[in-house]
Amino acid sequence: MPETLQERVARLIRDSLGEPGAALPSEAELVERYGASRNTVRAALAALEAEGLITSSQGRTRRVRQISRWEWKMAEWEKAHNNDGDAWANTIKAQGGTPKNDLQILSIQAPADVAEVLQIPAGTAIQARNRLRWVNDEPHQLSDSYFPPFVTDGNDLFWNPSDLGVPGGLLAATGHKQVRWHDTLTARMPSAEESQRLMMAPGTPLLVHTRVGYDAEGRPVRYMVTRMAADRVEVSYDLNTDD
Amino acid sequence: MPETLQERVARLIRDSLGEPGAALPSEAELVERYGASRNTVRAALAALEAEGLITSSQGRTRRVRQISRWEWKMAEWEKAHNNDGDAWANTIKAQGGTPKNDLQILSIQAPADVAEVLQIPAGTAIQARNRLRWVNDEPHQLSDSYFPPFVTDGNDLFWNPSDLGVPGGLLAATGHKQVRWHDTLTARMPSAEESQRLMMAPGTPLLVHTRVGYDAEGRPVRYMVTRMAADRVEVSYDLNTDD
DNA sequence: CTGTTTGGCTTGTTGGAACAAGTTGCTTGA
DNA sequence: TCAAGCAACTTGTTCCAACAAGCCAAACAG
Repeated sequence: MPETLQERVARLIRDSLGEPGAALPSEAELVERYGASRNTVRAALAALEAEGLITSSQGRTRRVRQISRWEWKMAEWEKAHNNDGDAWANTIKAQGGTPKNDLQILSIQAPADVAEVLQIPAGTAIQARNRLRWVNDEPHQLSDSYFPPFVTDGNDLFWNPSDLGVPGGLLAATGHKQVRWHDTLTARMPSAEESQRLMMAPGTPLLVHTRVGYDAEGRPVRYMVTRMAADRVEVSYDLNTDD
Repeated sequence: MPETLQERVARLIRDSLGEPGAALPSEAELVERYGASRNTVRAALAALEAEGLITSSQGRTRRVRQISRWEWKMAEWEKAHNNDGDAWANTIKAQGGTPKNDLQILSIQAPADVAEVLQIPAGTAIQARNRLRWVNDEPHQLSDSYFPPFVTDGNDLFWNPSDLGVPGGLLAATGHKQVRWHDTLTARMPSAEESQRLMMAPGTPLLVHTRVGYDAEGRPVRYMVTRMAADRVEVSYDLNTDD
């Protein structure tokens, strides 16, 4: 299985990449240097872009991509409910960033996957809290929370659009304190819509975090799905044998 | 900012995708259907492949991609050291899979990133245990562990290539029991080498998990880096307020 | 009936050409 | 001096053409 020309060119360019931020030679120069057609050179460059190694945009020379991530501490996140506001915002501030928050409260019919997690019939009217979080005016993550009816019914607090921080605080305040969580983490490529909403560069995967919170009776009281641009965030957990 | 032809074709094809496993029309048919050139149609199909939505290989018709993931329970993983063997293998078996394990024990000079985590000078001779894990004869993850010298020196157990399960058991057996862990999770696109070793389909990100284990004195005793094909695995954590 | 061959399908690779459109810096005119 | 505008660069889009190579099933030979 011999190496194709575009693979060869991609490998040679990859090995010649400089420091993050450095400019690449122009397509014309690469065509001359490697004796391949522009199509072939562009296929090689597209491969490097899909690997997340370089950036490109019309009219500007390609550059070696630079990434730096913000840490999101997942184990601690909801442990302290009653302190000031949003623990995520505090984490970002502690790292020197400027957090921002867009919150939208909706009433929706539960989709099949949400209904299954919350153990309710599909189509039940539930509350969704859709959050878009920013860091330094850069969109960072889409975080959607869903609550079963028995939690939100008759609780005006839940329909108050004022930002009370993470849902954990809300749940504790309304008598449905979470005592157990189940988190999952996966990654996939973003859809066109996700890519646009999060202003993601090509070759950037989406890191998907889900959290199901349970109350003392073992009932699911919240389902949260968070989609993040993987080049801008690092999720972390601190574990102990005896905590 | 008008939609380009290849974006339009990509959108139309995306919206017409059927069930997972279903065949797509051939390139020639798409050329005729959308009135675009073969290059344009191929650009649209390449975009869908990069999104992880379809599969393709030479000579075979393209199909809607199908994915199913194995769960990896991270919080429980090392809690029970002294039971039978590898907790990862047990997790996979419990889900109906057939696990397999390739272990390679090396002595290496600590790279800068590893040295920093283990709090030793870069270049120090340390032990690396490189593991390749399989599920149903499909490569699943590359898991590399690094140990500082004070843990491995004079412990023949560590140089015995017999598979003693997760390193947690080894550490406990040699008097360096871990009591605290710090985990991080990120995602990125795989390098060509990683893509080949894990036999990853195009458009599949890499899920990268790191774990640093600390002993009772607070010293790092292990650094583990695990790279997984994100379409074949889901990492999970179970958390409690009072455990 | 069985095993091989082959032809026609599929996608993959590489070349070429022309024009569109964004960026940048230099030149020129007010 | 300063701003507008132009020229020369960059990458983006779209076509066409030819051949390579993998896959599969039907036809064929033994």
